Amino acid sequence: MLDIQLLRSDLDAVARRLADRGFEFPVAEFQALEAQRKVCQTATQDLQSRRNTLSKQIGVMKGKGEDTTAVMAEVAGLADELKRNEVELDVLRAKLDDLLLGIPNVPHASVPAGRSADDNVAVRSFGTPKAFSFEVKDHVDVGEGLGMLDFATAVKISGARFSLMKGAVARMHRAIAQFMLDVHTGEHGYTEVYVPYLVNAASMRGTGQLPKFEADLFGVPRGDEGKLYLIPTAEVPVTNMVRDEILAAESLPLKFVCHSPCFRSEAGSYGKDTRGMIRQHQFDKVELVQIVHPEKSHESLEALTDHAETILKRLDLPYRVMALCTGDMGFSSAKTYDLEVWLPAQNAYREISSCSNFESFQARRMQARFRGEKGKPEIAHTLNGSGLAVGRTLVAILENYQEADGSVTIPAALLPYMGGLKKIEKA
RNA sequence: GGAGAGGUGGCAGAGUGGUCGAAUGUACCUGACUCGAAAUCAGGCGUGGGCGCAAGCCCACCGUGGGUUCGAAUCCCACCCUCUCCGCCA
Repeated sequence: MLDIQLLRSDLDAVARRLADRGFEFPVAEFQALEAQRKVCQTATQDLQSRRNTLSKQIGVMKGKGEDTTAVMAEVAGLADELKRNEVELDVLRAKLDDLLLGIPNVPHASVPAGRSADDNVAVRSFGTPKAFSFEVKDHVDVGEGLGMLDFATAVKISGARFSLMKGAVARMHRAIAQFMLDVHTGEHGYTEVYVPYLVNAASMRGTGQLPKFEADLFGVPRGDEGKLYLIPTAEVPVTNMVRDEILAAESLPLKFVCHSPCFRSEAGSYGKDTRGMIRQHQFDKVELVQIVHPEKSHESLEALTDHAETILKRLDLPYRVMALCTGDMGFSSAKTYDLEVWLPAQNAYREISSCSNFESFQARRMQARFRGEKGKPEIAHTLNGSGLAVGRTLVAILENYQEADGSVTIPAALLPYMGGLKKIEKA
């Protein structure tokens, strides 16, 4: 959510910057609502003030045993108008709120302008795609060839967009997550957290999934109230840890790492990546989350991105870093780097991590604050990034480490987690 | 799932219809005393919002949402949450 003070004082500039990301700010609608709100709120508060004064007066008079019928009649005369104003104000506030919650974040000045993914800018890259002396198979053929990836059975159990792993591949999937957690907790200073996978609507609103993207979520009904949602990323529960909190300035930055499954309903709707485990309704991810002082958030984004990159480097997987352009960034983000890993079977780089600085956008929605130098609560900044998507990391390893005989060499960094196994071969 | 108790400021804890946004204690901040500290004394100390150049004035908030009333922390209804006991369960 944007700062409404900023919208009041500098609407044109905000609208211009949002236009860069392809969002048309409903300027006239906002100004009309805001003008009505101002009149209505002032009138309502005046009436409330008058009622309060008279009611207090009644109390005092009754204490003295005086006759209060005249004053009571006067205040009773306010009731209708007051009620009407209060109702109208509620309606106006709800409309303004809806409008505000639907407005995306303003891109940071350093974000390249552009309309689509084609305009994203490659910032740097690591490693060079390996030359294979045989025809490379994609991860589906590799995994099924080993007898350790079984999509047919997953379809039987659940449907499309789910996967089933067995044996050494399932173990490597677990090893990948363990490895990532160990690096981030041991070397990058993150605190490991375990969180609920079902969250309430307030949490989804806090990080920006609701109200606009309900269709992308799996909802779990629970009687008439309190519907819960399966998390689409650990970002939601982890960031919401600080919702409605006022943190001590000294406690910042907070750095959390969380391994969790992620559930996305949108993943089935595109008709692309229908093969394999690139795009699934359920996948595992190790997520990095930081809550930081506003002045530090952009340097924190660089650090967080580097933390995610470290994993790819250790696994010796070629990748590149893309600065997303204004038109390709997510709703809540002020600046995003995507990490793209090399997939030889696709002969392309594919997203494996997305690292974003949300600045105050999420924190304002969820009232995540810290007590600043002046002693007043200030809105914190939030960031997160995949460090990394576990399923896609597995895909990248199966493809990049495949051998001519159909086996897969285990990356050196994962060997301590594989119980002595050095190579995955058909059972 | 059943029975009972309870949700008030950072914490503890009063308040059961009227100058209550809330006593008191404690923690914290400032000042005085002190060589310094402790103790003591004085003052300050919630959050969100509106109007205003400002000083400041005003509104809302006592788990959440409704209701009764001129007036609600206080009365009524629903819900949520916490604790204790029983059952069940990993």
